[in-house]
Amino acid sequence: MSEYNFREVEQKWQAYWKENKTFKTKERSDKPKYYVLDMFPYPSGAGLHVGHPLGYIATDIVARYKRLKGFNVLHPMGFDSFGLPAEQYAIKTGQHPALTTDANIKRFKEQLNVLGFSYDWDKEIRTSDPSYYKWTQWIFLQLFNSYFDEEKKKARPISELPIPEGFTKEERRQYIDDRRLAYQDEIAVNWCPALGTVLANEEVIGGVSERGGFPVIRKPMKQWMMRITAYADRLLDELADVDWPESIKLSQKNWIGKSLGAEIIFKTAEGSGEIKVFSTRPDTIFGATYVVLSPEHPLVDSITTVDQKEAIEAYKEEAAKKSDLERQELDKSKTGVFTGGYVINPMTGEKIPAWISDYVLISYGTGAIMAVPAHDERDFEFATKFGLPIRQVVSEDGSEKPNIEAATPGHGTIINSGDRYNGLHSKEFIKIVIDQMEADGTGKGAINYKLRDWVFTRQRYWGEPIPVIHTEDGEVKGIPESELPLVLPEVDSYQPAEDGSSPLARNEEWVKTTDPETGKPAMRETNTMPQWAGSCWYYLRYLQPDNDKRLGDQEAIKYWSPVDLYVGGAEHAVLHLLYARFWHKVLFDLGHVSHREPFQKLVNQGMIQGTSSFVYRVKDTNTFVSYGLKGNYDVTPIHVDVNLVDKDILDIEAFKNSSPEYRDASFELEHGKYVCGAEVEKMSKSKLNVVSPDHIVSKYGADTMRMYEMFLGPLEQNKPWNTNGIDGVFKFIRKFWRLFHDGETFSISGEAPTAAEMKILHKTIKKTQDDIERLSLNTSVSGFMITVNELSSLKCNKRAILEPLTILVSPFAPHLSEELWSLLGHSTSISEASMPTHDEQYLKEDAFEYPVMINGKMRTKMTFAADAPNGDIENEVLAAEVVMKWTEGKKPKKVIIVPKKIVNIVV
RNA sequence: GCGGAUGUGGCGAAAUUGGUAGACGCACUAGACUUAGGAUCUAGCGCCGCGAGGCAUGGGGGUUCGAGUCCCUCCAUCCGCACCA
Repeated sequence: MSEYNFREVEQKWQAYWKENKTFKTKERSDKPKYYVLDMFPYPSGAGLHVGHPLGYIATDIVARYKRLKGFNVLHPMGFDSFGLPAEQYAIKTGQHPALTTDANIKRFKEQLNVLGFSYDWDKEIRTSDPSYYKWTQWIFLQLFNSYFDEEKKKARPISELPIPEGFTKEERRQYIDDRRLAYQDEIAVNWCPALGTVLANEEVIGGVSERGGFPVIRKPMKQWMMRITAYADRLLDELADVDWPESIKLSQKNWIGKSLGAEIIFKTAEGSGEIKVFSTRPDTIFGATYVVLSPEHPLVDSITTVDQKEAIEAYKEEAAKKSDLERQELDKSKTGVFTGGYVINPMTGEKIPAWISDYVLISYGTGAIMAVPAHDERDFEFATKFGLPIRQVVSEDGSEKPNIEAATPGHGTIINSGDRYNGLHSKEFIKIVIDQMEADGTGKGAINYKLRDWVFTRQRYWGEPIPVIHTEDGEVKGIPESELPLVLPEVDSYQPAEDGSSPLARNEEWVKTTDPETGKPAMRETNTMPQWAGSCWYYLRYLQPDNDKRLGDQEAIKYWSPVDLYVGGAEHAVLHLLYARFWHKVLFDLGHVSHREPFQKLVNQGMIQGTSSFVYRVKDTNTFVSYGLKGNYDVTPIHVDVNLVDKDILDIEAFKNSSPEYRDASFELEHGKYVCGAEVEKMSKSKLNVVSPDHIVSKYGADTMRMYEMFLGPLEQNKPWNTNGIDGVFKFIRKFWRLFHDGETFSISGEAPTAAEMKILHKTIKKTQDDIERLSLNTSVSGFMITVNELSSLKCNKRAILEPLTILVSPFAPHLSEELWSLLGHSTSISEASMPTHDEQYLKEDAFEYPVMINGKMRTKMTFAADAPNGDIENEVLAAEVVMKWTEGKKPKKVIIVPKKIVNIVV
């Protein structure tokens, strides 16, 4: 071949790898292990776009590199195959989600294989496969059958839970159920009517659903919950043990939202009840001039007086109707209603009014606050609006403001807080006031978290059935392990019922069962698990996907854990990555895994954005005007498929044929062409800007695609997709091929390399290794280009240079490298070769330039020969000679080359 | 509002510890070889200037012999979180 034929070569080697199971992971090995993992994809109907492979290419390079470095590498791939889109498609078409999911996976795998990834497909997993979700259900039962030991700070089997004496059977059961890590609770959940399901807090973003952006309302429902709050401290503290991006750690810290403060009791004025509030500033309690309850607070009804009842009821109703989005609108002013009731400030003994307002959230703290308008902006706004008293109790500069115009939340000297406390510093007073309240029984130090327990049920079909039964007398039991997996039943429709019950309830025969312990009739749970369940632990299943006895052997888990490198998107910061850590810690406590954290090093690959193209339709017409002319009309920009656009010029005929709507459209052109507008946006089907890798691969080959995606920029960075530079990478591939060829024939010389050639090689070895180790894969590709340019200009075709170079390039361009490797006369895959090591002696520069200091004063820079002193006082003569010019004939007494490349010469 | 990230030629970007800023690639210009080339090779390519030289890493200031890199401050863009008591 005179030219590199990537089509032929890539097919050949992909077939070879498949046939020989080249990348099969060895279960047992004396080699050190390396576990490199991608966040597995949800197999959507749209197939892969060019953004998907970015992280996959990076991990594949690392996996191939680590193999060459002598590691036993686990590099698996699988599919997060339960999920909403397949179900919504099923609702629309009546087709079973399993069918569409299978078809999508098939397409994904084809697309992945074309890129030449070195996966061990024998370890593939699918979360919707019963042999997989058997163990998801098994983990659920572990959580169900465990409680959190507050003293030991760890999960323990529920059978070891100490139970107080003297309980009735019913009380005893209640006591146990209240402590399970997976438990049921009637709570106000995030209900999304459009999706027909509840959502976890983490799935609600700014009051709308993460998927689809539909409004979410609060609705009380009985739900399965996961007691993730028990692990709040460990999830927070143990972040210190992992090598993760600071931004992700911070997101998790903020989400957990630990704050230190006090819980303070305000007794109602008539003495019948008490309202607990949480405050991070108990030192301002003397400034608490009223309290505010959330409209949903359970004490609202009892504290409300008869004449305020009507107003309170109206406000409560209004609040209940609002969606979270409406409640969170910030620019609106505060609203609220006086309950008519009063409470007693425990420190001042004053009678202060109790209000309700929706700016107090039932879901945070105790659902009630003490308002200190002088030192809290929200309270200040509320107090000003409703004419409530404002009392300054902390002074930052020691003086008291006569007219308070704004809240000052800072620390300073305590004032207006009684003779006993005035003059103290507010920070010091926090401790004192907590001690005082503890002594009085009116409050205590408290820690509060933003983190809520995880709402674990979804009213959906396409998810894991929850393996519990409800008995006739209201008891909830896990099903016996021997009955797992509890297989998802067939149903006549995938539509959730309007009352919020799951589609599983439609199969009444399946729902009816018997309690295996008593033989009495029982009902199955009809809700399913959220999509996160399967992805919470999949990294463990790759170790032994076929093990039907256990989740995985202890030995295998111990050998492979933790995941050494985990690459995926940052969008999972508080979803998958938090849930997975939580489950992992529970499994750790129960002795099923050997490490506290699942993922040692995490890297977030950036998003590859799409460049959307727009056409401009004149309002109420079917006329489209070119980009430069749109200013003259009132136009609506419309997304146009980027595949109909080449360098901003629209293919008008193709556009007309793309939809009947456009068939008769007319166009106003510039210079005979229709110019489209462009904008960088997230790549998505709806924006018509999706570029599939298939097209690139067929034009340039997989190796070029792989290297080009890396060459595009730093892995972590977001970047828009373009193919502007792809020719440069394609040229590299062909140039590299030509180094091995003399015209048509493969031609390699056995001649010994020159020093210059050796230098080029060893520089490349060092650079490649350093770059891959720190995941700077873009500079690594650049390094190869430099090397090939240099060797081309030397016309170097020597085996001693090209053979190690082929190994270096192989993680990036595996197909090309395999072909060259076999042409070089090797009969096994290049992946079984060893990474060459560099030799320092070839890396020395011929000359180097150091700044020179004379008598401690910086003068200039000087060039030294490569063998010039690089340590202490040796080789004075050489350095002295150089220095003579600068010291005007004076002879230097001492030449010192200090670290940091500064030469100091004392004359 | 709070927090984080980023800011370098016409473009994507390098610069690993404070030490020749712009490697490498794209685009562009000129040339060579070609019947031809979307192939290949050679040279040029930050800005100002004929030149010597001067100016340049978002703006301003500082530390240092020396700053893209460290510190302060302002600006812009992107991404999180957002009435969290």
